Amino acid sequence: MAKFLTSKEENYAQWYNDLVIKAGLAENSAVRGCMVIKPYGYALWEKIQQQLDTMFKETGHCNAYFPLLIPKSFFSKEASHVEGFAKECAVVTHYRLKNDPGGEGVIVDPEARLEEEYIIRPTSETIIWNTYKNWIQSYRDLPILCNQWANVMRWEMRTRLFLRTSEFLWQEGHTAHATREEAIEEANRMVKLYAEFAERWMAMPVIIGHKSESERFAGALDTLTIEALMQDGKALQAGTSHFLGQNFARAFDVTFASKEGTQEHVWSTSWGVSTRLIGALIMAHSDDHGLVLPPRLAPLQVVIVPIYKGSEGLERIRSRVNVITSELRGLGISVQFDDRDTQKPGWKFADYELKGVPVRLAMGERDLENDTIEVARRDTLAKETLPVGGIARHVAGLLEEIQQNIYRKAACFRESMTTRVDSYDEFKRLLDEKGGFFLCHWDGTAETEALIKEETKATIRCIPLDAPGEEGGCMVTGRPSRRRVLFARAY
RNA sequence: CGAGAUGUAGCGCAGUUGGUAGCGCGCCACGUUCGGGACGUGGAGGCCGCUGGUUCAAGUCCAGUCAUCUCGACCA
Repeated sequence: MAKFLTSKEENYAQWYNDLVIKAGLAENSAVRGCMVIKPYGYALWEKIQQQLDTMFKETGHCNAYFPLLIPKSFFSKEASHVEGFAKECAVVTHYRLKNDPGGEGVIVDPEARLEEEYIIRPTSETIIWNTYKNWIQSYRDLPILCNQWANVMRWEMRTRLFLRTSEFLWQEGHTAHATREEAIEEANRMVKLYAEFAERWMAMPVIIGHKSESERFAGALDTLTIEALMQDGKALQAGTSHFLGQNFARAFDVTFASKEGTQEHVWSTSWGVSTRLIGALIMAHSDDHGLVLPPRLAPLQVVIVPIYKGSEGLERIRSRVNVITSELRGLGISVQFDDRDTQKPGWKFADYELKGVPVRLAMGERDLENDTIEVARRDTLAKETLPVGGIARHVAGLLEEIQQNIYRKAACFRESMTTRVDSYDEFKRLLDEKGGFFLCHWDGTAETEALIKEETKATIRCIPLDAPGEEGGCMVTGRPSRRRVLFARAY
């Protein structure tokens, strides 16, 4: 028996890492903290991109592209922004290499030093606002609703495949509005769009809420987040949407003439999700057999494995399978007939489970005789043998059922791992013994928040949007609190 | 960036006191197999992370360096 994954209990992080690599999603690269996204992992990213892009366009957004390199001086224009990023940026200082005169290989030409260094974008607010300045003169130019699909780089101290890599792929939306209300509405609209994507497409329940002041994005007046719970009981921030107020407009002097003829600074938002979503998907659903992908995002939804002896045997199966594949494709389902004779059926079964393909069909001699086919679902690993007639429609229904089922499973898990706690001692105890989300009263001060983080490593994940009003006392200080906030240890 | 660990074949690992580079899986060929990661026989595959030092001799000892993992610190 081959060893695929180490046990979850032993080391969840190692299990996750092995799974990412063995399922063919990504691997470590030679570049510090960076990863190579392999074809299967990239196909998954493309599915995510496709759906998000559709949703962005449905809400009136369009795509644009801005430069990778940002002049250093742009970062000094927004004080709190540089505070948040200065420490972790890669900097371009030279523009030329030359042959090493004293030896072999190449060296950086010391004479080719740039007068002003460029920063490899850690995020694009600064260069985009420098550009928007030229696009905006009048209220008639607003709103601007742009999104960029790009890579960014942050020199993170500690990295993990998909969850926190030095370079990662993401989308960043940057919008400009005439009024405060409109910008706030946009920030809310986008965080809700992310939540809808997470729940309906990734089958991953999330909690929408505001970040506390200390967890806010550098330069934002308000940060909205979607928080998901992973199977090891740790939280993962899966997407954010920021209301930036007029901060960047002031920093880059972006004003417009209002209807009334006055000059006003524009109001802005930014929002983004990254390849971290792939990490979220893996940690939310996978089991010890490998990935479990939600059918709506699976690069391959159905695989058909033939079980045969000899090439005539394969051809008999192929002619039967061809009908099924075209029926499935007619229903918009992606399907592949794995007729490789280089791998055995058992090997293929295990491999497609590792890759998380939602439905597997198997057909052999026995099925040809009985006019049946074996249907196996990845989420429950259940198998049944069904008549070939009407199989395409059955599979279509099954894919939908799997989508619902893995959402339900994740939602039940989160439900069971969400605890309301009123005593700090119990909070500390359950954090170690159980983990997960905790709904607690908090006095709203940064000091208490910092103390809790210091003592327990747990942070306020968010102040949930839909938190019902509830009078109570802060679990640490006993001071009054009007609602419970969400705590957890996080990635 | 601090503490600890690791780096040897594609993957997982062993390598004793410094003395010819090993094992399992995978890979290739042939045969038997094929309804849950088959078996037999034969074969290929190594800058022992990299650089320098000690030594007659270094995978092994020493120094540096790079990368990975764990725990911190850091982190929209």
